[in-house]
Amino acid sequence: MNKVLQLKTAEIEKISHLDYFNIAVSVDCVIFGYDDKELKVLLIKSDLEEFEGLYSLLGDLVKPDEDLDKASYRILKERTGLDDVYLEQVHAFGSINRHPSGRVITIAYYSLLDIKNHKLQLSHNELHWHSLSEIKKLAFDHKKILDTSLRRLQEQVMEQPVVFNLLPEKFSLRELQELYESILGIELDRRNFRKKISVKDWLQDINEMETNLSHRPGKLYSVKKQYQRKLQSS
Amino acid sequence: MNKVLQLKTAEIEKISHLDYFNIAVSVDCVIFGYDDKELKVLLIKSDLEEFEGLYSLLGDLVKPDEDLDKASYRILKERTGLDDVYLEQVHAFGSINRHPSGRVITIAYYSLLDIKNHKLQLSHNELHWHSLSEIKKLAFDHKKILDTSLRRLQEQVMEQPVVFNLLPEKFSLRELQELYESILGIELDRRNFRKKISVKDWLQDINEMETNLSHRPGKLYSVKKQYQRKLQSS
DNA sequence: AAATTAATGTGTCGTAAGTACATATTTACT
DNA sequence: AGTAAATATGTACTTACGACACATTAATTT
Repeated sequence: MNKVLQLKTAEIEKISHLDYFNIAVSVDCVIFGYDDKELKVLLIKSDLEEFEGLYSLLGDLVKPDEDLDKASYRILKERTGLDDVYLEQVHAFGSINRHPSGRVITIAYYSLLDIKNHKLQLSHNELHWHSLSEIKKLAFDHKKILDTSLRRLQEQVMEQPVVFNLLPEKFSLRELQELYESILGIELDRRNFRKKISVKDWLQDINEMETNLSHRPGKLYSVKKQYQRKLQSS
Repeated sequence: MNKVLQLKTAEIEKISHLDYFNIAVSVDCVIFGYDDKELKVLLIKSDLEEFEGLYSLLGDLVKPDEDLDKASYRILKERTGLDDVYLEQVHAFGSINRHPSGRVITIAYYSLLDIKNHKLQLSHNELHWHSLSEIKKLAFDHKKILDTSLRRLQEQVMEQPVVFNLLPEKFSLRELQELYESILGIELDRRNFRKKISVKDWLQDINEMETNLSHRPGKLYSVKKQYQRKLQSS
């Protein structure tokens, strides 16, 4: 049954337009952002008739001469202009009828970025940030992809220093805690949270304070250099 | 950039044999087995010239009308005759040059099965079980796939009741511990291991003892029904 | 039948991590 | 000067983890 895989390039050419190559491969990016104390995701309005009025994740077909991981970076770059962004593969989705126009298998990646910091030109793009809590239905199987990606993010958040990609360079412990709370969907005890973060030793005290607050300002921190922009290995 | 994805079926037909469909999709199964106190993996001799003398994982191209998950079951079925087997998706591998004959993106699954129990007809198939410790090099990027899958298995083993698929229906705690030790590659303390397993509450005491031993026999257990053959959700 | 062999089965103590919880302190604002 | 609203911090309790030793059981040998 491994036959086809074992053909030489010349032979591959002959069959390449037959059955086995009637599958397209796409990459879909679940781009998480954080703003206004809410976790958001970047969506685009679907212009397929089948999904009229629905939003979808940012995706595109993988080009024949393009690594999977490169494809996800390209999509992010094309959509947001950013190329220094955390990206991680989540899962491959390959149900037969997941795409109405034909057989398309998609590899989902998730990505984290600081909405405030990276001012994207979203307006003329039909691209918008949507609060996770408000998303009920998406085009294709994108709701399932989103759910799977969020679950993955939740699993990683206490183990790996990834969430800092969602925050500005300098942040207070309160901001960090609020971020954790919106990702996990639960409230956390302030003292215990600080203890837990402090043993991880991810943060650098930069000797600065919050400003422009109408109450006591907190200290500002940033991630230690070694944990910045941790990209995937794949 | 989403253009192609948004075409209707008729239009897809027109371009389907052009650029975007020159990617094939395969599934590779990392089939773990356990025998003789060693973790093994089922491999087949590669018959590509490029990989002469090397072994590879069991894989095949995904058919256009076949779900990804179904494809992995089919491969397992075709190769081993088994269809009631634990399978879980691990990762998609998609470097440009990972396959010498053309562009093939592969989705890796891992699978667990009890070697002794399922007597496969391996001989006339060029299929063989290989001890993990002896595998240095495999065809394609299959060593990387194997390593990634093993790491995933190691991560899951203490969290999820999966390893029982590697054991016969009835097993002793010693056997279970030896299995954990070969998966994790470390020695475990007997008393602490038993405590840990006992709080998980995965096991059913079946009131039987080991037999045919030249020393004190241990109690036999089996997995509770609710944890048997936990298949993936996708 | 007694002794030997080779394993099973079990509990405690010390340490580390997790959880619940309250008070003094700092800044801006009035 | 007083008030408001947040920050910063420590302790006592409980739960999980790791190291570690001895009595028991069944089969085999003498």
